[in-house]
Amino acid sequence: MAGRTQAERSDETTGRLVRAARRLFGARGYAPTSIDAVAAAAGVTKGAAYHHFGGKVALFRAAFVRELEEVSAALERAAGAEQEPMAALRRGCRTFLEHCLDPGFRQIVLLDAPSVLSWETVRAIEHDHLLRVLHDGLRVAVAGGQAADGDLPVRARLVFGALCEGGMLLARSQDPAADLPRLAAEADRFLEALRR
Amino acid sequence: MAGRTQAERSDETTGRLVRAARRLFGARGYAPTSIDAVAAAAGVTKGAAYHHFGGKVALFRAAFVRELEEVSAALERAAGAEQEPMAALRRGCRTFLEHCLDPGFRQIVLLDAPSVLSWETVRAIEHDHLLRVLHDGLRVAVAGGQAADGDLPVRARLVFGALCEGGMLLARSQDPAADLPRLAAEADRFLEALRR
DNA sequence: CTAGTTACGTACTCTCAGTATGAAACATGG
DNA sequence: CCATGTTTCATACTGAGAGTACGTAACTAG
Repeated sequence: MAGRTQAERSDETTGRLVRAARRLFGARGYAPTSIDAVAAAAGVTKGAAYHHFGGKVALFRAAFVRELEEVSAALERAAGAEQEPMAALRRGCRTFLEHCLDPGFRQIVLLDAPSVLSWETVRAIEHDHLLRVLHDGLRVAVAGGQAADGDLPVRARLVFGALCEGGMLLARSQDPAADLPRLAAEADRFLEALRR
Repeated sequence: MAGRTQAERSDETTGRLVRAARRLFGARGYAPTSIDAVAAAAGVTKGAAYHHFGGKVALFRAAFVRELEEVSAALERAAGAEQEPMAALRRGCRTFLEHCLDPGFRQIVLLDAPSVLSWETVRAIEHDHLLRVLHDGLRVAVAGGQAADGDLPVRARLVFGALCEGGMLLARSQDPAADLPRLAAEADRFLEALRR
């Protein structure tokens, strides 16, 4: 393990810590997961965690950001596969609902984040990732004349709120594969409301 | 303080505890509020709290239920003042958004509850109060032929999710009185989507 | 009036977040 | 290559707070 640069050491350790944080915070939730447990799962001690992160909240925040980066990438990929703006929106919504089947994502992003981080913080981070994708999709639809004009940031936020609840419902279903289309149908109904 | 029955003593103490819990949990949030602080604010000690409630979570749950009872009553009152089913729905949504201006409600119900209690628990309690009102409103609208048929429990949940996000947005606004109509307009647009 | 139950208060334990403090591993000027 | 920072961690400690054990006072039942 000798001969590595400081940046390499840091990246290695922070990477391991964030990965472990996502696993443990995602599996057991924020409160019952000790920072020692995360450090141990990462193969280091608490000292390393407190050196690289300000505290437990900062470590959680890093895991949260990582979750959002992943889902945003998946959304952009899915929406990019459609040409029609409204079809892209529907596809993106469906992809988000599917992503909610991941228990870690639900626990970190949908359940714990608003409580652990302030709502302002969550909103800001979500805006930079998830909401930006949704907002862009809406803007394209409006520009193309396929959706009615209005307060797009607010509209994106409302759609997002509905999708989060839908994701939790889907995850709770005993047969998600069967319920996804039904849920997507109700969600599409709301998207249809935006047609001019 | 002598000569009271046991039931009176219990009711007095639990009432004071739940009121104090709503105040402190609502103002500072769940995690940074110690159970000793709640007990002190209620004029008792930790022993009383642990005697009447299973623990900190159970005390929070009682405060959460109380919040939901209040908002549900407000919703039923508001919706009951309208004859038209769709108008009652719009009125109820607007009332809910206004209720979100209460910081304690936001902190307890919208931010902390999903993290502190399990989602199953939150959903069950919300179903017995808030969601029941919304669901009934939707059912009346469908029965009257004013709204399209569909999966009403799911639809109610989606609307509820959108309203929660809207409530947080409204609270964050520096001029809620001015933003409420704009927000309600976007919310109404989604309700319009349900028209057959 | 006495035995039993309920409603607390007090004093403890134990976990865990956060804080030194020091020792390695690197970096940098000579 | 050496000496002196600087960064990266590990280890030992502190404090706060959730939960528990136990004792005592207030009610209840016979």
